[in-house]
Amino acid sequence: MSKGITSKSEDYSQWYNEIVIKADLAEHSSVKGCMVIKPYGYSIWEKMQAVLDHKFKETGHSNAYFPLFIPKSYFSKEASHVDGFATECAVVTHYRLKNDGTGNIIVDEEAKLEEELIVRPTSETIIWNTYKGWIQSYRDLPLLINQWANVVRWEMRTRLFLRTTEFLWQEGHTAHATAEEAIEETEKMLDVYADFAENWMGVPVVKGKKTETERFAGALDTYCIEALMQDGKALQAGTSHFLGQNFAKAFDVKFTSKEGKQEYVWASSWGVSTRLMGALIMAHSDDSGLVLPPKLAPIQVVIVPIHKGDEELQKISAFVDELIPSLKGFGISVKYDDRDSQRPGFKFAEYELKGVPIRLAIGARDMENGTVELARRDTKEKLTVPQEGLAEYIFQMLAQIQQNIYDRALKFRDEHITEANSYEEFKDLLETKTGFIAAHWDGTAETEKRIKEETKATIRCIPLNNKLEDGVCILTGKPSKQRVLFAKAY
RNA sequence: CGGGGUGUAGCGUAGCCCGGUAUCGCGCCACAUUUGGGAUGUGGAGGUCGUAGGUUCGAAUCCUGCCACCCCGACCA
Repeated sequence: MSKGITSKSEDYSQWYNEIVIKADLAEHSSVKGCMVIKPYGYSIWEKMQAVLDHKFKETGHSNAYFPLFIPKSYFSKEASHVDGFATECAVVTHYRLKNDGTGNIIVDEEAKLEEELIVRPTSETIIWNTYKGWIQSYRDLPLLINQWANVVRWEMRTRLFLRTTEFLWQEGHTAHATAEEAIEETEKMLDVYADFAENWMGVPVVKGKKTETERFAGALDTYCIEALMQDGKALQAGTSHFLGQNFAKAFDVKFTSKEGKQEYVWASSWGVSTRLMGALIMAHSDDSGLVLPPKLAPIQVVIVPIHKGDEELQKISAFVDELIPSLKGFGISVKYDDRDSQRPGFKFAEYELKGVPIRLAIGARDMENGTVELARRDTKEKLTVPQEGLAEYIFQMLAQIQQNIYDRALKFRDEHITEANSYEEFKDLLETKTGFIAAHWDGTAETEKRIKEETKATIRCIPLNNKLEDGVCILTGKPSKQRVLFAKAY
């Protein structure tokens, strides 16, 4: 491993890539566009999953699992849905290989599938096809299902965690008797995502609705949480869709209401993916590497002994052996790195790169003084702290770090929401300041498209609970009732 | 998928223009000395030069196809 990483001010995307690789989160696989999530990176994803899964269950959802393959015909039943995904689908056409006689393995043309199978880019179709058999009466509703799965979208260009051909996610698919209930569900899950992003990942988000152009293929409304990265670009961190009766109609899912009438079911779907890993990395990290919020850090505290000779090490280890259980008593995950093969300075740099929130260094000097050296990853401060009451001190410090990371990101985000009142100002802000730009828009897809073509900025969302104010569209000068958030996005 | 760039040991590289089987650093292994911010010394291992062809007595080097990655576009969670 070479020393140091490219600074983010020098080359942001290289900085990002180097953190992913050098912090041992993931690497490129030999399959185009697909990555290997390495154990350290996967353990962060597992923590995310655990928290989200708990939240889903708390809000009444159950997990299930649906097939990876979707018959092509299902896929095309909802017209706008197929339009949205048709250009990025992996298609299975055969089910067998054979030896061509010269030692090469080739596709057996005789084993052609009668109907091609699509590798799911999302599961609305197979799930609604299944729901048809599950829902007959209003008593079967609401149906609140989540699935943890991999999906495939054949993207032109990929980036580690942010956009890979195959990615991991969860997708919730719910069925309701009324539109109101389905909308309530859609909004509730958006709140779950926002709560997770802010209180666990330490990433402030704007909750909003997508414009028609940016809406999910097949949805009546797409809600989203938008986060801001340190380079001033926005990242869509999660989406929650109100699907109306589109899929129920496409798959003929009806129920008998209390009044005995046949009605189509109302639907929502919502998802977050391993892209959250990208958001986590880009929101907090610095030129020394990853900075992890304590609540999602696989290792919250690392202890590095500093010693001359075995005798000193034994004394330190004896202290650490007592410290570890008391830390664990506070629910703190801790690693004691007493490897003799690396010197302390190396370990310091390594754990900084990996984003471990707190590092303790304990040497002979500390053992004499009854102290430890505590280093915070978020501020890089070093403090000398008494050994007495250390576990509780660390417990509180972790909470402080969690808060500080969030506050810092929030300050950055808030400083990067700027109002623009003319197209000139808008373009200037995009070039110089970046971030979210709050501007009036005439509500038309044409204007949105032209702004995108001319500036590369898109409407990230129309914030929920947006302040209403009279204004004029920055491009067309037509009247507008509220500002929307524009940004260049990932 | 279009334009540009890159591909040599686990990583980063020199050599390529002017063909003669490969340089250096980090890392790795052994031993010793070390250990409060990425240790030092000595010895050692590790390469079908991305891949498949072609030209040539001979290819990392010249030519062609393919693959992968990076940057910029279009597409997108």
